[in-house]
Amino acid sequence: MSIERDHPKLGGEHRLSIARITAWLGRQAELALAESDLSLPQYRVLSLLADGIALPSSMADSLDVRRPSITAVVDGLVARGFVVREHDAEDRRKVTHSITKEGRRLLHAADHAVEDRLSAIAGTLADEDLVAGAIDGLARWGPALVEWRNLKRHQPVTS
Amino acid sequence: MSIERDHPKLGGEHRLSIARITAWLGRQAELALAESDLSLPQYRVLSLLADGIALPSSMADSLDVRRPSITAVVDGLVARGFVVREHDAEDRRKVTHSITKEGRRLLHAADHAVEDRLSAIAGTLADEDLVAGAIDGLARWGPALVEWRNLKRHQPVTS
DNA sequence: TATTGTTATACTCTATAACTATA
DNA sequence: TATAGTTATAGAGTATAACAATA
Repeated sequence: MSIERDHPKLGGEHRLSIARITAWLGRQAELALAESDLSLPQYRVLSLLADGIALPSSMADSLDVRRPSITAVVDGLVARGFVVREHDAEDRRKVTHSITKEGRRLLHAADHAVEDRLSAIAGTLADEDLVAGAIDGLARWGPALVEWRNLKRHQPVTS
Repeated sequence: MSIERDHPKLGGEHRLSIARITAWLGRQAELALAESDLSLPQYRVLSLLADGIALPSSMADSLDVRRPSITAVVDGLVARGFVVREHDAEDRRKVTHSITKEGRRLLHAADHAVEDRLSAIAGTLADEDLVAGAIDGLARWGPALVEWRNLKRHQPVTS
């Protein structure tokens, strides 16, 4: 076959688990985002805001982090002008966030950067069918993500 | 259909990009690892060591981080007895690492924790075919990951 | 001189605990 | 009292720059 003398366990017989694949893909996304000077948590937050999830507590639920983490991440985005933070008129304890035009532009750039890197990675596969299969295979997790969040909504995290 | 009045953009018409799916899955892996008191970077390092990649510079290349990050992560693993750090006898500038029995046990526990959480997430899909398709679809990235690292080996990062 | 790895330093993200403001 | 969010604080991971040891 091809050259595979210098990568003993990774090439060939050894099959990578989806756990390790997931861990590694996460880092690759992080690297792609660095091109936009965006961290993975910041990207996640911008994504939520673009989907209309604007309250700190909802965001914390969706991202599975505690509320102070949301405050910290949003602080950075507000400072850079990508997000606006306002008090809710009805219930002044609540805070709502909006993504600015610049934020939306950055988010789109970030989306593309990540997609491009993932495509480049998948593009190393032998043929087009494998590439398409990988991209599609990952996309299949979308509905599961949505459903998982729905389930969690009925048993939210405390604190 | 089903209830989807309270998740405006996420459910139904809106299709999640693989970029956002990847970002979210990474966080889910991180959460699963927390059960083993392991961070995502620590998990990545232990995985490499189990695959026989033991030099800081090789590890940094494989994980796409700078070398000081490897030092920091390994420090924690050494302190907890999961990794042993030694000087190379041939070239004393080099350092080599070995995963201990406890480290290997922890890694396996971590592997299972992540797999279990991913399976639970995929398990929210409508039928068994969709679940299997998601798991398999993610697994398809394994060979791409291996190939990507091979390519990078010939154009490694500086510093 | 070049290479390997570490140290020093700063920034971000995370969590827990305690706090403020509002209900 | 209870809830929403923030502040305070500490620990981990990351990067860059500077350093030590070895080649």
